[in-house]
Amino acid sequence: MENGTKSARVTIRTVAQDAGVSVSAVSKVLRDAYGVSDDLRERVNRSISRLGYRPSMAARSMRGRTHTVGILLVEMENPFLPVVVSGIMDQLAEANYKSMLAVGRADMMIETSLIDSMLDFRMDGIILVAPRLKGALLSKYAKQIPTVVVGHHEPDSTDFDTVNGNDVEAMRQIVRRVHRDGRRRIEMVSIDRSTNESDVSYQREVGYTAEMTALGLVDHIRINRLSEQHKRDAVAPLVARPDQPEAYVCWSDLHGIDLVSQGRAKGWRIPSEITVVGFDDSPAAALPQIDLASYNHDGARQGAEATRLLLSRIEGRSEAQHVLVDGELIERSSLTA
Amino acid sequence: MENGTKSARVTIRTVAQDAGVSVSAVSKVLRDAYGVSDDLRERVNRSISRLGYRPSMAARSMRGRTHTVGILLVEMENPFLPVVVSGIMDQLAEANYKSMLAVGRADMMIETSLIDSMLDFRMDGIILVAPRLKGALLSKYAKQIPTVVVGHHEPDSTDFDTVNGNDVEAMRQIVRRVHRDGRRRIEMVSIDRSTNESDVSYQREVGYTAEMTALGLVDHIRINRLSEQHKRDAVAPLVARPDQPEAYVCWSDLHGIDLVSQGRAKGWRIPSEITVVGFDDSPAAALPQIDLASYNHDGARQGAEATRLLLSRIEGRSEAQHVLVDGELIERSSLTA
DNA sequence: GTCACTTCGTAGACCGTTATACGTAGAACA
DNA sequence: TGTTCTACGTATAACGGTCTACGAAGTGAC
Repeated sequence: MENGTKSARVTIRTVAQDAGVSVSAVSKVLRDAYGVSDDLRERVNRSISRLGYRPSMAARSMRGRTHTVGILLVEMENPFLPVVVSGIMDQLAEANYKSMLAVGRADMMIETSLIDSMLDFRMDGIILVAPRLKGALLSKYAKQIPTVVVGHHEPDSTDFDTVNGNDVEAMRQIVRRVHRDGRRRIEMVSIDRSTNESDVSYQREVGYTAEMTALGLVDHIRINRLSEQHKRDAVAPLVARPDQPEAYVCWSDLHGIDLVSQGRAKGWRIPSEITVVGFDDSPAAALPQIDLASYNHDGARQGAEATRLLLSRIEGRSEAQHVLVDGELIERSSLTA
Repeated sequence: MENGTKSARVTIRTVAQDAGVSVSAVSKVLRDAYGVSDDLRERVNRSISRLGYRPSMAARSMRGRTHTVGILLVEMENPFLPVVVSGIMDQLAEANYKSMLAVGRADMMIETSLIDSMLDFRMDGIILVAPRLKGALLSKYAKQIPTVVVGHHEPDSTDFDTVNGNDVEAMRQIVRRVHRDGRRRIEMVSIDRSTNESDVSYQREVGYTAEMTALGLVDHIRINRLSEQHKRDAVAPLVARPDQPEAYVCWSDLHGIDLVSQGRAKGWRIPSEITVVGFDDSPAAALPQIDLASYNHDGARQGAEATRLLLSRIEGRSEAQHVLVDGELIERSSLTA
């Protein structure tokens, strides 16, 4: 506006001119590369702050690093995810990295296109949280960009790292705890998608079955797989059943909360006749009227671990690592009188 | 690795060579610019899909558009936000645009750095959802990049567009509805941050005060501004009060839910003695045990409107527009017996 | 058959960085 | 004094696209 020269944008050239040095000199200072005198460095830095210069990511990413990592979330509704994200962001901030988020809306096509998009933007690495994509496809991407996957079990993958809660052990612990109160007819509430081995719900089913078996309750094993659609009504068939078990252990608070909520409304005596345990310890589970016991998986910790792994991978590590994070069962009145 | 030629990456040049045309021709096809024959277009497209070519955003963003817009969310915990985001994403998908999300964690420094980051990545435009930043700073950014702000009232801004619920009118409607049941001692629950005129909570306070005044209830006006920190306990002082009003109208479900929840636990007779109304119609409000009447602000619609505005701004519009989206009061048992 | 006007395709500058290769001056060494 | 190092800066070719000119070919009017 005020000057008749070329453009308004402050580029590396503007800085060079202002400091009376070459463009390469400025670039060297920016990257603190070899061969810069203290005098020159200071002169350039002064110009940079005077002009308020910021290097363009676009130009930069055509050659070097963006210092930004992409985070792909399966969806936004699950309250577990914000916790993971803040764990990631805290850790990234420490390493002076930025993040760029994308939401896959539980759709494989969308996920694919978003990962492509992150490749296009030359992210330095990506963290995929509970992706719907299968292992083969994930491997394909992982070969192109440092990748860490959270909430998705793939312990044999050699191309990317994984971070998960210890789902099998957690569910065994829950079943054991419920059984300690003398309950035997313990049923699980899962989801129809859980035929997929990588899914956390599948792993939780494994834990349930294993512990029921260990306790000699094989005959009572029953897994109710609810539809993922129309979430609020999904538990209706369970609530309507004439015969009820002594306990429901749920793969997620998403169903657990609806179950205690609608169950109580229908007159269930919780916990004296039926106990219910959820998974994820979401905020709504803690409401006095809900008060659903739930397994806290330490999402923040999972996010932090994932970030740690990703950064080390960006620095060159290539052997895959698979981390399981422990959590704890939060007891509430849906379980304890 | 396996070929001795230059690089592995498929670039626009590879495509051009494969299709036997010039680089510019390919570029034209990509941008579907003027002056391309059907024959040429098809030839190029065939090469593109055969080679699996994807244009590099980095290179692209140095001159043209990225076809990506940045979305800045104030935080991730508020359940109103996912709704807005999906409204935005639906609309963007239609226009063949992508989005990149960032979470400001309710911190002005972080917001600033994230917006800078979006500028660095050459987003075509940005949508700021309930930003903490003040008008002057927003204007500064809006001069550099097409900007639409959601959930932040700044009706006089000439630099950016705004989309909001009709907060004043909504709250007047709520107060009117509560008063229709004969209640006079109607108090508002707001937040300590609401001294800021742009904040939705401030606008809701304005609506409350206006309607109370119009109804001749000036003497009963009382606004309880709770701390934003320690959310769950924030309502404790209200719950503990010996004297209770006949109704609480809340700036948000965040406090409304805790209020009915803890109030009921303490023995409040809702709605016979006290009625409570929330704002945002979040999922937890619909739980049977909560059943909090709440104002649904149509977040998806707000997101869609914001996107519409942003796209038209990207296309060159420069006069600011300020949209108010209407909603409706969802009656539930915290209000209606 | 000439002229003006479209339509199609191409050359090549340009965007803002990084990184390699090179030039130069002064110091150290013989 | 000449030679070899070393330290510091600079010139310049990438990077992978976009976009403005511009030239060539085709079309229709007179």
